[in-house]
Amino acid sequence: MESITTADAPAPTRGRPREFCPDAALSAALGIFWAKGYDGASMADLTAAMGITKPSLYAAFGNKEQLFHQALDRYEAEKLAYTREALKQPTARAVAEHFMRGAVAAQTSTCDPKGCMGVISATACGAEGDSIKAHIMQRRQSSNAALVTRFEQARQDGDLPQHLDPQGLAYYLYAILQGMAVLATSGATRDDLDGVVTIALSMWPTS
Amino acid sequence: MESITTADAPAPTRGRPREFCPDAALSAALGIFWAKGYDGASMADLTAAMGITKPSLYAAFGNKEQLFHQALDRYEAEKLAYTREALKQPTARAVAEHFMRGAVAAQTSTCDPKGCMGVISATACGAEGDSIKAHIMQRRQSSNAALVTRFEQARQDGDLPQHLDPQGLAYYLYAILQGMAVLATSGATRDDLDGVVTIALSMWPTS
DNA sequence: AAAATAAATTACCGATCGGTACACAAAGCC
DNA sequence: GGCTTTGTGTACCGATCGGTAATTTATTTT
Repeated sequence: MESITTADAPAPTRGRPREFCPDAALSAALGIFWAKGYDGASMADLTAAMGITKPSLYAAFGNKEQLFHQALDRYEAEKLAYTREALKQPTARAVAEHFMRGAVAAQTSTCDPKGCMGVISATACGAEGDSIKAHIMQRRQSSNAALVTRFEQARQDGDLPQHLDPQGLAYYLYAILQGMAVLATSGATRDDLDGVVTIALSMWPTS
Repeated sequence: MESITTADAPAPTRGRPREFCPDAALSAALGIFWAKGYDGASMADLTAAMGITKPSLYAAFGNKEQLFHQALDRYEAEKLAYTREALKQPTARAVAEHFMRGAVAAQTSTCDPKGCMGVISATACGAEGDSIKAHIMQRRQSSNAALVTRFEQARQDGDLPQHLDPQGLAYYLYAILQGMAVLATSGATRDDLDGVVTIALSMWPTS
């Protein structure tokens, strides 16, 4: 089984060289999947945005589903970088604020599709979507686990009330993040979401 | 232009009578759209669940898009009845609690698809989805406006802090509701969402 | 120069999509 | 009994879906 990922290929400079940049093509595919979801993105949409033909796409990325997973990996690596930064913040409140501010910025950026690709893809995948849902749920769970761990530490630090359930708080924060993503997808402005963040922070529990 | 809705037809008892119950068929269609979204629901899925053939469907409901709008109307009338009840609660806190408890019950019911049909449909509609998005956004805005009005009255009642922005609070509550819907769609249990509600209520502002 | 390798292009595959033409069946009106 | 009206079933429409076979083009290796 050949590996197909974009970041291998030591330098097999034999045969005709490809005429497109796989990195740029993958970014273009990410934009389509992000905007339209897995099912909503047709091969015609993808090839048009990537500037390549179908056989080139299949040779470089496997098939539509594998291309999607690679695009999702890139999305998480690039567009969700703020979540890893957020976990390093000194207080639970700062963690939550970094999460929410980062989410608002990512979801309402003027040079990217609105909303969260994970939310769009998890809610909008049909028959073969099991593999995609599994991917997103796994990603969500690992991210959630990290957040729970961070809140548990915060409680030990006296940074959160003892009676507060870290798991519940993590779910609560996640609900706000995903909810803002839904609102962003259906037309909410950046100011609207900033208002949500302000309110949520004003209610954030004090130690 | 003939009206096609299910609730007209005074009694045109001429011609062959139809052999299916439009109400039951519409409920079956609602179940499919709710579970799979607009694009994800194929005509084959719909006719199989409704127990009728395509020509019968087109004669009774117009086309796929019109069928969807009728299903969405029924969804709002039946499954979102708790929202109208919630607005009548005596305090802002009770309003929010009723909203959230009702949403959790509706989104994790064992005899209905998981999640919120509005969220699933708004995030998962492709090309012709503009009409659908418009329908959902309009519904959301009117519902949001009612909630803002209710919170403004609550603030006048001394039921909410004066400094709190009713519009922001409404968006905040909406974000939690839609976020829980996303979580429910991708596997969260009823207990998980109850935890979110508990936390959110524990933070709810006191006058 | 010839062979080998790999990408690009074109044209096509079967399956499924939403939607419909057409013939037939069941009822009321005359 | 027709005749009209309306719903049902079958079989089909063009378009699009994801995916591929076959050929040509470009480059490295011998």
